[in-house]
Amino acid sequence: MHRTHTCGELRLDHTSKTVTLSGWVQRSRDLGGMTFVDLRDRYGITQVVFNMEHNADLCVQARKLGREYVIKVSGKVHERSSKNPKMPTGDVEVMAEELQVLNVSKTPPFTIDDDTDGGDELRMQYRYLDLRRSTVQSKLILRHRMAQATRAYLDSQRFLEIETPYLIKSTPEGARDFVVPSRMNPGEFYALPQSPQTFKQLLMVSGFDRYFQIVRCFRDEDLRADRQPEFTQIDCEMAFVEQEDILNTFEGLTKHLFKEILGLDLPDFQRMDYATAMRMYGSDKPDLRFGMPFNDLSDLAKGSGFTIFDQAEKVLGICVSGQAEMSRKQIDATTEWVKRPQIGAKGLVYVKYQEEGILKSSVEKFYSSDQLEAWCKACDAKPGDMLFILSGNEAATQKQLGELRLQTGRELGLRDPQVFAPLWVVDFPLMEWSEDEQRFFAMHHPFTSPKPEDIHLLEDHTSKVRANAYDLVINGVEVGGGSIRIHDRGLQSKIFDLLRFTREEAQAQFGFLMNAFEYGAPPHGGIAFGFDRLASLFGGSETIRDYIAFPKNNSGRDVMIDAPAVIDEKQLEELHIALRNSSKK
RNA sequence: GGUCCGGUAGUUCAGUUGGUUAGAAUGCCUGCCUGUCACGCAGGAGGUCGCGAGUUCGAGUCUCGUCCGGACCGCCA
Repeated sequence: MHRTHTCGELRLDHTSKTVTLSGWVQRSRDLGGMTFVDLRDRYGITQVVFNMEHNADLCVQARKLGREYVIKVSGKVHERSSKNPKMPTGDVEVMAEELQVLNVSKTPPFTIDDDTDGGDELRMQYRYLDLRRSTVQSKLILRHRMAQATRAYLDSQRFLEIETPYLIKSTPEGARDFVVPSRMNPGEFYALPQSPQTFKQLLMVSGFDRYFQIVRCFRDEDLRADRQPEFTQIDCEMAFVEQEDILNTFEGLTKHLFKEILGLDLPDFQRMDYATAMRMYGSDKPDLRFGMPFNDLSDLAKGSGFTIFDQAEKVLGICVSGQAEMSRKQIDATTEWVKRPQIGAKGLVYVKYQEEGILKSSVEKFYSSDQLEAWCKACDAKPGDMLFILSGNEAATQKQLGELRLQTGRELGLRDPQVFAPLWVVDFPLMEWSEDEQRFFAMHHPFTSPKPEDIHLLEDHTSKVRANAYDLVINGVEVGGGSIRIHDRGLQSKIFDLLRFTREEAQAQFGFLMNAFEYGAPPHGGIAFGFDRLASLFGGSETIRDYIAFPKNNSGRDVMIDAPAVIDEKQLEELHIALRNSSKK
């Protein structure tokens, strides 16, 4: 008989039915006269009973079952005499009448359980066993549901899912490319796409009007907990739209996902321009689950003889609510934290606004009580609050204080993964100056449209030009970003000029796109969501690895299949490739 | 390219100031046990302390190098 039920579905209603279950032996408990086997499949766990009185041969067989054996059991569903309220199937059990061992198993190197005893390294090496755990399975199931909900929503909005090629051409802008040698074209290489950017724009030129794709992208850059060399985007593009249309459409998608997957009705998303985000939170992806905005104390703090502040470009403070009683030890620890090389602050100034209105500060030698009180007022501090103040170069201070704000928020439990604070960050700068290369770089990509009202600034105030570019930020995580594209060839040429692309370089790299734009390109724009990040955000995790079935480790390796690996001489020869001396073997 | 943390039994970890035969829990094996569900009880096996050098009478412990894993900065949307 084939499997009739899953291990997650039997209830009291099934009592006295004869059923067949298949699955893995989670655990067995041999009590001598009887043996209990917990049988597991992806749907749950059901207890199977073998009894010496009932069927001695079968019970003897059952005693030999090891963990992770694959078995098929038939028998009648019984109400349990002692129920287990901790499991969904805990009211019933299957009294075994037939047992078939479909496969044996070695003892696994770690316990297949919600709270496994395996470390990350071992789990990744035996990922197929790790993926048997329901906690990991549920993350991939969440991802599946999100993908289905995304397709359903975008289809309902007339978007078409169209595939674009993976073997494309390398471009020097942006991230490093993974490259693939071409056997048939000696000395030439494909590149794997960092995103289908140019192809989706060409689809707009072709008139598809609304495109999407849940698509793998590749970037040969160092990894993080939330960054993998291959990752998945929900990639979208629309024609005949302006920024407002895109924000509304994809705010709609995001709300739909929250509703469908988490059952949450989110209010309309906040919007904030890039300059405000940087000024108030020191980040282009502020976590708005909590406040603690920056306050500019430069004018109040400078000119009183405290050299560090006097010489600083900016003096910025945050008010930490109710933390005036922080101990010396805690303040010292916080100071050490901001002085770590990763943060890079030189020191930390604090002001305690104590309950009685008394002000205590690490710089009280230099400032009067009235001055310190003025700082508190500027920071909107109440008695019982604590000010943390950093100073120095504006950009560096913003970054450092931004990190301190996040860390403080984390320590105070203000970053609850069940709370969601979505935010559109808009009006990004079009270009950034690179000191190293002494030229401008596109902040988003070179096809991003400047804001029409800023176009007159392009020549002389290039860094002041704002772009029609936007990011969707949720809880300090950049989950998506996009822009309105340039569809005018003249403007595109001008941008390439500013990016120091020669006409020849532009033609060689993006000629196909430039040419296409000469045949009636509609106005268009789009967005791409980091699907792995979105899934991990929904799952309440800061790492995306468990939302990917087979992720790479910190060094970009797949430790299970041991990739990347050397290839043999014959393959190299076929590919017309000679290795340099420095490489392995 | 850089900073920090970790590597001891199959696994998760402890291991004091450098000092006798490196421990615990769990898993595994054997036996007993008829209502367990983290079953219980009794017994047993299981170690190149990541690797290499150095300091020392003596190194799991200290130093240097190296490999592996993780977090982060740079890098990257």
